[in-house]
Amino acid sequence: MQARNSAGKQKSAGKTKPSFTETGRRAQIVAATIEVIAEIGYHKASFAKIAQHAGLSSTGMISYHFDGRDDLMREVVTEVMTLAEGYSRARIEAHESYTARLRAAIEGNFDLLADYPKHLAALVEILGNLRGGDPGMDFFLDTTETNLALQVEQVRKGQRAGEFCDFDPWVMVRAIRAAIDDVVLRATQDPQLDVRAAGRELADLFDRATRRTS
Amino acid sequence: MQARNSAGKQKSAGKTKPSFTETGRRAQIVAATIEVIAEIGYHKASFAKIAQHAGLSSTGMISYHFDGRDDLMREVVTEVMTLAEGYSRARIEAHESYTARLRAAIEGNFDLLADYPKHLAALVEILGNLRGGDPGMDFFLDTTETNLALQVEQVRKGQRAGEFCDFDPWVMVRAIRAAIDDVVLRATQDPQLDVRAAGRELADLFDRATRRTS
Amino acid sequence: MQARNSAGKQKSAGKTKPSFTETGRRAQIVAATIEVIAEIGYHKASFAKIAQHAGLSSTGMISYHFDGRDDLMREVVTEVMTLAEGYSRARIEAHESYTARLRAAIEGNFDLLADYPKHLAALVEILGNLRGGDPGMDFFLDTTETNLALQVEQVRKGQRAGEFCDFDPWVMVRAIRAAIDDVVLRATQDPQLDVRAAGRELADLFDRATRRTS
Amino acid sequence: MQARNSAGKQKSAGKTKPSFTETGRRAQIVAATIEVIAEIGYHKASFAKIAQHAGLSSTGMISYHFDGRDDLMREVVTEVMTLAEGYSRARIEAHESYTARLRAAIEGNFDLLADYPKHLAALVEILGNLRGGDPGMDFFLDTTETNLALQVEQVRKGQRAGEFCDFDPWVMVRAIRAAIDDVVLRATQDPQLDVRAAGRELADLFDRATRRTS
DNA sequence: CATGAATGAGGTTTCATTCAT
DNA sequence: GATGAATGAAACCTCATTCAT
Repeated sequence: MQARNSAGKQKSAGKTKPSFTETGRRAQIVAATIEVIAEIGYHKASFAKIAQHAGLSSTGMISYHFDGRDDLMREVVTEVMTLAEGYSRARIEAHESYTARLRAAIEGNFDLLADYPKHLAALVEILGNLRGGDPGMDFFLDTTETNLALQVEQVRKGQRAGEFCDFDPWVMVRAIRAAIDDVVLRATQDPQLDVRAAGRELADLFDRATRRTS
Repeated sequence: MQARNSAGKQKSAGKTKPSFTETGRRAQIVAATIEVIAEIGYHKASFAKIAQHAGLSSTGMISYHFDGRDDLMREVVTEVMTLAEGYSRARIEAHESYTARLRAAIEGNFDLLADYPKHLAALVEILGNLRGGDPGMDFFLDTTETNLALQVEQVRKGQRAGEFCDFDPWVMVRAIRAAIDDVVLRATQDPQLDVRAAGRELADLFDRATRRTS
Repeated sequence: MQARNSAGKQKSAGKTKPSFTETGRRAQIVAATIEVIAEIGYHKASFAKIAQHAGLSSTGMISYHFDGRDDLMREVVTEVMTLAEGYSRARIEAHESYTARLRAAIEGNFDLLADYPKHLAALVEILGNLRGGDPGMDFFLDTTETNLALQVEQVRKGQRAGEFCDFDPWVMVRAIRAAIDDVVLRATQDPQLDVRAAGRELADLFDRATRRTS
Repeated sequence: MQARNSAGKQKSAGKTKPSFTETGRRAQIVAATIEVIAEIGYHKASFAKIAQHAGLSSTGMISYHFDGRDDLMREVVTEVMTLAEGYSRARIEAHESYTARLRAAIEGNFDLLADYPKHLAALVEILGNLRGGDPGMDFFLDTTETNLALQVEQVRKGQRAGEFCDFDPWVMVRAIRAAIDDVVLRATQDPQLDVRAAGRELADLFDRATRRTS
């Protein structure tokens, strides 16, 4: 009861700095969770399987460090999103044109996928299994929506700048997201898949789909 | 034994024509399953929830009519695929050009989605939660793969015919599938979504992505 | 509710002579029960398995013809005991000396076993799984006890006649019974077992164990 | 995982020494299982009854400590066999002649039966309800067969040494085993039975049946 | 007579969580 | 901090039985 430094509680309490070992345990559990989810899927990733994969002797350890399954998943999502941020931002901002930025955004996902094959898979699994109404997971639906809205905004700018042709930005952004996620999931089940090649293909595909035909 | 006439067994046995009421109960359970899956997802769709939704007094009734969860899901998939077949084939074959056929194929999905909003959602949920290694569900992975292969073949013909530009047909077909499925899942959670409009947008999107630029 | 002609009820009612087809059905079910019990054991012989083995479409048929599981088992026991009676009595009464009668009694079991391999197995399974306290099965415990008592009486006569040496007749009779039953059960699982040879061996064994040493 | 230290797993893992309390609970459950089986038989000994008898609040506790019903039964068999070993070996090796050894072997069973009336009953119930084909229980069939083979070997030596007369050792050993088991089962249902007396009777019986007549 | 759908109890197992040590 | 035993709910499945047709 005492140590329960869930992500949320840390933010609200603020002053109880987590000890080193606790941070280590949390990270260890998060890492194991990512691997288990990537391998057997979100719903079958029980505490028992995660504890086993992490080399923990009991599931109680997980309940001790996380305030329930949702809290653990929140941490996983946060971890992967932070990681993804590092792959996207620099790549995107290195370009001026919106077409180049779109390509960079797409290919950034596949760079991440190549380096951390299981992280994106876990993220896609978790977000893909969300349903509205799970209290405690609403945060993620909002986060996801916000992310998409940012991309929509960029696309709109590209359209106003005359680089992109006329289309519904929401449909386009979601189609891109869905196509990427599909490759992510397939990659975890078929290790031989050439993700970089698939990334280039998708970048080309959506380049043609968005480019203004003079 | 008794009602245990699973789809497979019916085919192999052949002569035991299912009674009207039995067919009725099975259909009723399948219908309830589709609705429950569409509402709360594949993994949370327990026999208890399905029985409740179907107005049955016990989960034993489902076990009585179906040879386990996999058998029930097989029936759902078969039902929806048969339904989908009716929406696709005629629309596609009504056109000559491959570009028109691609558009028809995409929009056929959305016609089906508009008429039976939950059927496609259930299908996508089930197939999206499959993992290789589930014995008894391998059939569906094969079916899905076969379906995609057929579409890949059509795309290849379009390329050879000079209607489509040069791209990896597998990546394209999967991107189309993923984009459609994404709309399907969103539609079940947001009833206000204009699925026909989304369908036209996607058809336009992939038309631009595939069309040969003169 | 109407036809329910269980064995017990027939005796008490008396006047409703069972129709030919009903007798046939009952016999068919009893035969199937014997085979199923011999193959998979008393407790695993569910109505479902019996109905399947009998070619019946539902377990309801069994409940219709028999007043529950106990009633069915009663019929099986009665059937096999009647059959066994025919193998024993004549063989035993063909001899004068008690040593010869004992041998005949033992070998009679193996003649029956050779002719109807599954009947004795079913009997042994049922009786071997009885526990005092099952109401409705007490009859069998009594029957079994009575049978043993009869054999005990014969043995006592043999002792008084000076053919048998001095031993506890109950222990002897039960040991004989147990040894025979053991072969019966083994025979159902090992079809290659030479039951006649085993029978002769047991007859010799208990001949030496009972014979008066001059 | 967690307590799941089944007998087999302990041996293979080796290094995870079970905690005292865990060993205690396992032993407690095994003890309760022995008593329940002795009272109501192998097949009716459900987890619910065992948990109730052990003072546990749920059947989940048993699944927590044992890897399924088979694992629990394995532990019971192992426990009783180990116990039986202690009663047999010393008694047998205290004698030189094979006739004396045979008597000691038989009477050792009844000493054990007198001290632990339910242990042997549970063992006989479990082994007597085995069928070939239960995967996971094959080990016991092998063990049983091996035990019998050892006894057969001793009997053969006695025959070669001229102490025993000529008979099929397998039939003899099985008859002895069956006769003992019969008393064991009867003893659990009739507490007034004088097991030592029955043991002496059986020892005498098989002494006469095996002894060489000068 | 026969059918087979329906029922409700009971079986084992897995799950996330709590708590004493 | 860490452990792992304990808990109770919920999952799927099978059983014997009943009953409308």
